[in-house]
Amino acid sequence: MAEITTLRGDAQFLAFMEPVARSIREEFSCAARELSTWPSMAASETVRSWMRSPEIGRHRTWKLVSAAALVSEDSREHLLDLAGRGAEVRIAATPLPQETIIVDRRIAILPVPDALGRRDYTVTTAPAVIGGVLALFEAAWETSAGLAAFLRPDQPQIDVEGRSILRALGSGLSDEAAAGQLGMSLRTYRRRVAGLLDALDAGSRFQAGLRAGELGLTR
Amino acid sequence: MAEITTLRGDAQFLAFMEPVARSIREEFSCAARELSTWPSMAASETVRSWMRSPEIGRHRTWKLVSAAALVSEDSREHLLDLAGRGAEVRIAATPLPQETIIVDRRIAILPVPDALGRRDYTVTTAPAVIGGVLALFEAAWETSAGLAAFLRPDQPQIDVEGRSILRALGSGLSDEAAAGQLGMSLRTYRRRVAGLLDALDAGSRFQAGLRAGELGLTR
DNA sequence: TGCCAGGTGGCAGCAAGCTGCCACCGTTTG
DNA sequence: CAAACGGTGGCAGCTTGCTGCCACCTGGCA
Repeated sequence: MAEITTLRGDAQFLAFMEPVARSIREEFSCAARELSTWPSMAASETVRSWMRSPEIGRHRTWKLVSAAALVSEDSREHLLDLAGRGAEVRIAATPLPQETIIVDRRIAILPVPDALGRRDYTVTTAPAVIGGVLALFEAAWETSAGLAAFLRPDQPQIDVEGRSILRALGSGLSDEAAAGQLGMSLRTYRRRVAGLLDALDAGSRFQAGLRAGELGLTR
Repeated sequence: MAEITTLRGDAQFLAFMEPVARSIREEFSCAARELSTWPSMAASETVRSWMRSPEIGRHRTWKLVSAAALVSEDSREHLLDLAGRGAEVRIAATPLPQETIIVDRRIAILPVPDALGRRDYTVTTAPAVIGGVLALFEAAWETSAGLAAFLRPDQPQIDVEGRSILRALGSGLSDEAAAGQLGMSLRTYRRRVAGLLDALDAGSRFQAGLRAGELGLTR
């Protein structure tokens, strides 16, 4: 195979990927914004079925997704299912605008950002590209939180609004200024803060700041 | 240019890079284990001279290096020099085994991992590859610390007593309880806290908690 | 001895944060 | 339709935190 080729549309991708998915020997690394950005449900189902195959246990699977992927119940279940069957799942602190798939440190598959309507995929086997992508993948991986830390029931469940409030707190604004900036009343803002302190099991705002920082909730 | 090409050895790389370095318009992103892993001093000097050129101010420069790069005095100076002239420098938490250079989101240059003795370079302009590498670069970037946080000499301005106060704050005690426990009056305790907020450049106790956590001052 | 500098603690007044109470509003439920 | 419910915002009263002011103590110095 040439060092770099382009697959046009999902059909070609699925046709290409099918034997590749079955030939994974060592490791499968995947970074994605959400779990399924597949345009068609059929493609989505096909990919998920590979993921569900028992063979997944034979190799190591590294799945790095943005926190956005945890919003949908469906996605959470799928991730937990993957994790339950041995895959390593971590949640990146940043949005990860583009997907990245690396198989056995041999093949990298990268969807072309948009193309609006149909998606193309760039496939490369150039060792330098694989190495560079992997180095950055690992750097992002190392600084990401485990799935468990996000979903453990005794772990603070903090939604998007909670995070924006934590960010407001972290910016050093007064309550009044923060409430105004977030478009809510002072009373509601403080209700939220009280709820967050409670969720973080913090007895003071200082302690809450400490905890929030540890949990990476202010980014 | 083809979407992917390989440059053999440093000479080819330098010849290729020279016009590219001068044509940077918007942004120059670079991830590296150390500052100069150039095999020859000559190559190292050439690259540094580009970096030193006044033109660097015309575009944004993002430099992400491992902590290992801070070991040598020489490297520290070079990084500080870069930062002083407008480049953004951050320190990654992980080793970043392979270098990555991206110019204007158009061209990615990736050294081939080893080849022992002479280095080859893979150059690609495939948008998907650039996008994927950039997405991961940005994820690693966002979770990395600024150069200042690593090198600022005025950081350990906080003495042993300051730390014990930060620990008291972090334990969630009220001011009154903390002051009692530390054997000082409420007034003095609050004076100390105010001083710490000032030293941490924090506008609120929450923000101070965040900062103190980042700097590991509460352990 | 007197003076000064620097740190401490009390006090007071103000600002900021916390929370119970209640009224209001849109949605859901019977 | 009415009742119940959950979320919001205003208000009030309280607690906590913040800081200027001043008195006090200690150590250094002339």
